[in-house]
Amino acid sequence: MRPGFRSTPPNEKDRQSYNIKPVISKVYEFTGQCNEKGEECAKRIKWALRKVGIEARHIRGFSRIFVAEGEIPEPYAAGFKEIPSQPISEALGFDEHDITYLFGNGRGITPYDILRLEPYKCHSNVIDVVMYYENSEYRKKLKELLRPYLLNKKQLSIKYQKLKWLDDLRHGQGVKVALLSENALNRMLETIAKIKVGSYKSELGVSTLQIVNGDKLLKIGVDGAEYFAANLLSAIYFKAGCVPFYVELPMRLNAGDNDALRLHRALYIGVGIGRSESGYVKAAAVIMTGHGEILTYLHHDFRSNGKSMEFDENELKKFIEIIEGEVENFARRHGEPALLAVVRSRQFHESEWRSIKRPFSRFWLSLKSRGVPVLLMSWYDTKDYIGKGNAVQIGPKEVKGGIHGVWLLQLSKFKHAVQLSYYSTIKNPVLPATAYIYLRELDFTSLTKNRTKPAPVKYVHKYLKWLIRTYDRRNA
DNA sequence: CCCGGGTCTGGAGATGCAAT
DNA sequence: ATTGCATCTCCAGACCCGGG
Repeated sequence: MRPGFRSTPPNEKDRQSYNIKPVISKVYEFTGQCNEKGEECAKRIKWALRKVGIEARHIRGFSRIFVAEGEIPEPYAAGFKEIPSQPISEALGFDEHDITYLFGNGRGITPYDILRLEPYKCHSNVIDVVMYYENSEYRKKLKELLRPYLLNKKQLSIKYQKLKWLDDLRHGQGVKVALLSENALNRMLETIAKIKVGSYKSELGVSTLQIVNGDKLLKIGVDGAEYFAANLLSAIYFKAGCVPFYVELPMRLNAGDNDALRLHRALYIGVGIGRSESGYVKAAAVIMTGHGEILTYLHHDFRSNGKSMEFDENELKKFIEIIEGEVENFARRHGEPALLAVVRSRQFHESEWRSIKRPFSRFWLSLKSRGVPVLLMSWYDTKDYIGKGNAVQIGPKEVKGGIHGVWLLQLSKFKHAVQLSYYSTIKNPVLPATAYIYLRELDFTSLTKNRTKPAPVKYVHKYLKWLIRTYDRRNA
């Protein structure tokens, strides 16, 4: 079977060239009897379905819920009840297109409006940017690309400087942009990575170094110029400590005692882990405010015992204590956050999931006693097509201290649905899905609409990648 | 019951293209 | 490393199943 697909014809490519509609995946609840329980039951049903030619997967934690490719035909349908998909606007009470972006001098309908508007908020009036170029071709091209958009960017003070030594990138104030050749990036990646990681140590909580692949830059055509410029400008503002734009949820969510109001005043912790050749496992976390400002990056080494990713309980406890300390610190200075959301990707494997969940749960409990609501959320890119702009809600079910549920969510630009799994002490199942949509928007380094990674996790993954590259060339 | 081969799965890396 | 995703290839493990 071709990788990436659960069934053969028509595959995605054929569908596109012949304009065939993709098979709609549907969600079903098994209503019949099952002798086994939990996962075992799910496995058995999946098997039975496969025997009659129906490919289905079950939702972890909900062993009676199945996502089938296409419809379950009679007579098998009798044992199942369909969980219908609905338009996101109905399921969540707002539409993704109703989100607007506040800039310093006006409101935009897309983050790309950073090209014509000023950033929402900056710490200083002048933003010093030095563009270090390895060869003058890069300088010429970059100037050409940015020229049309710099006229109204009064805060930006841009200087160009020939890069003599890599060490030039270690010093100085403001944001540094390094235009480097593919060759230099390959040959000196370890050194560059060390400089890059060092640049994270500023009080701003972000890297102040933006690396640009000069050879790729030269290949950008007229069509790509705008996109490149917008992404780069937004990243430069972000790295200068600005908030490029304020993500505004639709009015009706921002009114009254709607839980969505909490999203702007929440504290977000993105967690991720990275592996290296030398046997280390690094866990990292980034703490982000509800406006998208980064407070801290932190990381911790774990020893892994060979193949498996089992964590040492004590090490893990220490890591979580560090995070806890940072949250306390924030609370002392700014008051308790309106919500604490821990977001992770599915990079975690089953065993990690189990060992990480336990210590974290102690952390949640302590927050609970202080009255800070907690949301734990992970997402996962599926291959299910439930229709663009649609959502399916699975659960939630009551668990100790809150609710646990799953969403399948396919935003208008997504090729496939994303699966959100959450635990929340706020018993409002709409909040996690809203939080996910909100967190996607807070990524100031990627303005494209089809991204699925929420901001804090994206930052963590990039940080980890650089960190690992500082001592492990082979992970380049 | 164990063992081996076939099959499936997921991850990583390379490449190409499209993005409001 | 502007980004991200789709696609493809390769590869290592996991899983399945039948034969001894």
